[in-house]
Amino acid sequence: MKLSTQADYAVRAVYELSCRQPGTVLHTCDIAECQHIPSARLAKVVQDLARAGLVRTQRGQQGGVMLARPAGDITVRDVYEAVEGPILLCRCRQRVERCGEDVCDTHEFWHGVETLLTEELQSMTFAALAGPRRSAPGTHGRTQTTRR
Amino acid sequence: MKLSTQADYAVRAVYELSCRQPGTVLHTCDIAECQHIPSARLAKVVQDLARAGLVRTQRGQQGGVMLARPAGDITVRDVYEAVEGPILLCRCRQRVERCGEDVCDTHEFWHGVETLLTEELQSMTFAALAGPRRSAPGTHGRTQTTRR
DNA sequence: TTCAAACTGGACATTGTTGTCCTGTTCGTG
DNA sequence: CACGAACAGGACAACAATGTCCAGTTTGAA
Repeated sequence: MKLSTQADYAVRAVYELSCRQPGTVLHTCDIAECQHIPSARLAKVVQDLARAGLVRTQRGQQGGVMLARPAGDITVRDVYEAVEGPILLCRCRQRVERCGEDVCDTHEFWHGVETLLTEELQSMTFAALAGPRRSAPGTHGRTQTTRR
Repeated sequence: MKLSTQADYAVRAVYELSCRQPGTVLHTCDIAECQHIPSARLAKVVQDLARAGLVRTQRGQQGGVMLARPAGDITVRDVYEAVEGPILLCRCRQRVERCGEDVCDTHEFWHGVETLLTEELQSMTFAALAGPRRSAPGTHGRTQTTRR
C-alpha cells in the first residue's frame, strides 16, 4: 500500500512542469535536479508518461519535456495509472486466474477501498496541486507556445 | 499502492478466524488450506499478528491460533499495521531524513490520501467483514472458551 | 555538413519481497 | 518420561523493483 518510487517520481515530474508557465519545456535532468530524483530513472518514467500522451518529448538540441495538455486537464490518477497501470488492490484481480468460489470474501472490502482511492486521485488535478505556488513566469525553462 | 501479499494473507487469516465461533482455535496449516495460502509464509505472518497482540498462539499438541479479542474489536487497520507498520504513502516520511525546504509539495496531497485510507481501514471491523456469512458453529476447528 | 545536446533503450548490479526448507522449542498425550 | 504435533525462527533461492551505466538515435545550431 505504499507508493512505488516510480509513481512518486511521475507525479513530482508532472508537478514540476505544472508549476511553470503553460507550454514550458524542461530537460529531464532539470526536473530531476529540482525534485532530487536520479535522472536516469526519471528518463524511464518520462517515457511512460509520453506513451500515455500526458507529456510530449522532443529530442535533439533544444529538446525536452512539456505537458501535452493543460495542467487542469491532468489528474493524479492519469499520471499514476500511466506508470503503474490501473489501481488494483485485490491480488485476485491482478493475476490472470480468478479466485475460486467464495474464497475472496475480503475482496469486496478491498474493492471498495480501490474505488475510494481511484476517486480521490481522480478528483485532484495538477492545476489544483501546483496552483497555490506557481512560480513567477520565466524563472526557469523555456516557453514555447507553438511546438509541433 | 498495491496490497502486499503478507498484508493480504494477514487479513484473510484473521477473517478466517472471525468466521468461526468466538474462541475457536485453528492450526495455521488449516487456515492456509482454507485460504489457499502457502503455510510456511503464513506462519511468519501469524507471528507478526501474535506480536501485535491480535491473536494468541499455543504451541505443542492441540496448539493453534485464536483471536486475542472479539472480532468486533479488531479492525482491518489493526491487522494491516501489525504486519506492514503505519500506512505511509509519502516516501519522505518513510525514510529517516526529512525532505528539504519546499521540495515535497506533492506530499500534502499524499498525506491526505493516507488519512483517507487509514480511516477507511479503521472503520471496518472483522465482525462486520465476516458477519454476513459466519459459518455454522463447530463446522471446523475446536472451541475453547477458557485458555490461559 | 558536422557537432553536441538530449531523449531512447538495452544491460547489469543492488536491494527488498516472496516462497520454501529445515532445525529448534514447546507441550499435551500415552 | 518419551514421543509426536505444532509453533518459532533462521537460511536460502527465485523474482521483481530500483538505481546506474553505456551505446544509439534524433535534431537544432554553428
